[in-house]
Formats: sequence, structure tokens, C-alpha cells
Amino acid sequence: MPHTTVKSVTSAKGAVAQVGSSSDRKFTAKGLLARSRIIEAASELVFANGVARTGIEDVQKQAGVSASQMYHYFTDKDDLIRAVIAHQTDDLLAAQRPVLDELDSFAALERWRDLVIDLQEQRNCVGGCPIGSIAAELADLNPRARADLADSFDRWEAPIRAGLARMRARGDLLPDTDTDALALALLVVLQGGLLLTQTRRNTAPLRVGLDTVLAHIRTYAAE
Amino acid sequence: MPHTTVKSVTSAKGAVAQVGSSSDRKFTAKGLLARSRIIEAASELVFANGVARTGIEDVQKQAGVSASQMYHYFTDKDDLIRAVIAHQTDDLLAAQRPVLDELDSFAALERWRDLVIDLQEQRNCVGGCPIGSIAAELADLNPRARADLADSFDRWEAPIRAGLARMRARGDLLPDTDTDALALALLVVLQGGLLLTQTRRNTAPLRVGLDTVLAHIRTYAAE
DNA sequence: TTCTTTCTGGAGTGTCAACTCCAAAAGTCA
DNA sequence: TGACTTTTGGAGTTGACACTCCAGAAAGAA
Repeated sequence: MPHTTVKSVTSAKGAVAQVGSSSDRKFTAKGLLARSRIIEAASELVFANGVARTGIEDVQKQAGVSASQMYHYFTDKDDLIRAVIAHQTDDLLAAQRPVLDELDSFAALERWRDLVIDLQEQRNCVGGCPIGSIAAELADLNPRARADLADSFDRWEAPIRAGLARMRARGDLLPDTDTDALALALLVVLQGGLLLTQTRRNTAPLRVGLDTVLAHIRTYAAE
Repeated sequence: MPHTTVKSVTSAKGAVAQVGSSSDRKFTAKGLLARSRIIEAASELVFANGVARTGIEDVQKQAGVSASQMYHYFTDKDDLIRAVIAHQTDDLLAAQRPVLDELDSFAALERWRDLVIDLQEQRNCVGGCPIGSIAAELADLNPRARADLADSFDRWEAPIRAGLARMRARGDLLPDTDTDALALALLVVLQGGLLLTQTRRNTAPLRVGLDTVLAHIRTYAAE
């Protein structure tokens, strides 16, 4: 995967078709199962060791799959990693639901804060953000991956934005509150908090970061 | 460097001696020069490509040095990377001085904010935090590196803490302000902001993050 | 100068990792 | 059943990469 060469062609309609992407192929039910076992195994290994240190052979072993299967379901390592990014994003959002979709009260924001901190404590502060870590590794190296990661962050940010916007619409927050900025600040503090928490093996950074932004949001409370 | 095996022995006095560390050797002036050229080259390459994707041979070429020199000045790649972490930390703090040491007024905090954002704009949002990126890659994989990285963050946090503490002592901030928490929040928002800025190729996350915490600090302003 | 230590060149080694290939097993569908 | 497509096994290839080794050049100490 070094010197990632990614081919893409622009179709007649102007849409960009991704040559070499495996996601549009037709697979049988059995095939899809093998494919998802591979993605699952790769996700775990990438989370633990990073992209560069995750070998295709390691993934094969963990998924119980042969080399030819790897390249039957994915064109190359890049393609697999993109699938991992998508999978980890789904997983991440699922782990924070349903609270993530109901971030429209101060109580809900606190529940979310507690949830995130608990998750890190459960794993003893080992492992940062599954997509943040990949972002730090690939953002400058792989344009396609960077775009995917940006999309992931967007997907994460959207429900936070929506929740805060609802609070403002409902009158919980002052009418001129810049809820989009607050939502972005929450995502920022989450990423930074996770990285420092991972490095210091201590949830204080995550806690302090989130609490700081939450306190700031409260200064916009109406009445 | 996969499966980093780091030997350390406990001496009679109970102090931990680092077997294999190169920093305590005696080198001539010429030797030190070659050594620092290696560190400089390695730092650039690691910043651009990450640790795993930086080959010893690449560093050799960039530094204009032979393989035997690499292993004359560093016991192994781990040892080199530790030197890179130290070097990048020095560089980073130097780039933010003298403003970093004078963060004891709202005006100074704003100057620091502008400085950090300008730095990212100058490099078109390419490259995140030189030590944050290494932290994301190595924190869970290499205990020695993790300790070094934690120290780096401490060195970074210290002047911020000191500046805010001076503001409180001087009466710019209310007496019961938790300045340590605010300093940590600034570091958190900086790391998260850099990562998102790198991924989105847009300084908004860094700007919004810093502004949010700065606004929150202002709510502690005295009188 | 002579002795010792440091510094440097460059070929070599063993390992691992990404990717390929051919052919066979298993499933699909007429 | 028979023609087809999909799925799988596993050996092989190619290159990269961390690290070693030996010997010679340069520098420092006496």
C-alpha cells in the first residue's frame, strides 16, 4: 500500500466511479459472510496495531480465510482499509445510540459524556478513537481514505448538530446560539480527549475537555 | 520494530537504566553533527509519513549517511524514534515561544491562538501535530514511546498552566478558577482541532475549538 | 609518531509482507 | 443433469526493510 495509487474515472454523467472498489460486486450470501468476517478481523487488528502494522496474513489467520479470498473480496489493502473505516464508523455510531440521536437536552448531553468516558474506562484507556487513529495515520497519505474519514466525522457530527439545533429551536438555548460551532467543539474535544487519554492512560483529559465544552454550552441556556 | 522488545534493567540503586539508549554515549563534535543530521531527517520523514512508513534507508538517503552510521548512533529504530520525539517536542515548543511562556493575559492567549492557526494555514492543513500523530501510532504499541510522549505533552501543558495560574494570582481570573483544568482543556482542544483540521483540510475545527475554550476562560474573568 | 578510539562505506542476511496464479470445490440456475 | 459462476486452497513471487559485519579512514591522546 505504500504510494497508494488509486484509479478513478469520471463517467459520462460526471459522477465519479471508483475503479477497484469491491463494494459494488455481486456476492452470494456465503461470500458476503466471508467478506464481513474479513472486515471484522481487519477492524480489530487495525484498532489494536494501526494500518501499517496490520498484515494481510494476520487478517487471514484471524478471519480463517485464505489469501485468494482476501483478493477475491477486496482489490487490495487500500480497499480493505476503506471497508474497515466504514465498518468502524457504523460500529462507533451504533455504540453511542440511541443517546447520540437524542442529544437535545442538558441531561442527554451528560448521559453521552458519561457513556463516552465509561467506554474508555472499560478498556483501561487503551485504544483511542478507532477512526481518529486511522485519520492520524492516513489523512496525509491516502486521499481516498482522507475523504472517507472526513465523511465519518461528518456522520458523527450530524446528530450532535441536530440535537443542539433542536435545543435552540425549542428554546432551551438562546436564539442566537451558534449550535453548529458548539457541536464541532464537542467533536474536537472528543478527539483530543481520546488521544490524550490514550497517551496518559487516564480519562482526565477526556473528562475535562467534555466538561469544559458542556459548561460553555450551559452559558447559552435560555431564561 | 514490530513487536518492540525493549530491554531495561534495574540497577542496584533501584533506578532504571535504559539498556540500548544512545543518548548517554560519548561522541566527538563531528559525530554529534552526523547524529543530529539523522534526527533531523528522520523527524521530517516521520512527520510526513508516520513511523511505520519511514524506512531506515530513507532516513539514510535524506541525511546523507551510511547504514553503519545509523547503527553507530542509534541502537535500533526504536531508539531513533525516541530521539525524534524529543527533537519534535523541542522544535514545537521553540516555534511557539516566546508567546507560550507568556500566556498570562487574554491578549496573549489570543496571540497564541492566532499563531497556532497560522502555522496550520501555512502548511495548508497538511500534517497534524508532530507528536500527536506519533502518539496515535505508538501509544498502545510501545510503552517507552508512550512515556516519552506523555512527557512531551506535560512539557507542553506546563507553560499553559503556569500562565493561567499567573492570571489567577494577579486577579485577572476569579480566585476559585480551576486553571489546571482550563490548561488541559486548551491542550485537548488543540490536539483534537489539529486532527480534524488535518482530516478536513480546513482550519475551522482548530479555530472553533480554541475559541470555544477561550470564551469559556473569559467567563472566569474577574469583576 | 604511535596507539587507541571513533567514524564511515557498503555489501550482505534473514524475514516478512503484499500480491499473483492455477486449479479445484461448491454453489447457482436452465 | 449439465453449464456456469462464485468461492476457496495454497504455493510462489517480488520487493522492501531492519539489522549485521568487516574493514578501512579519520580523529584524538600520548
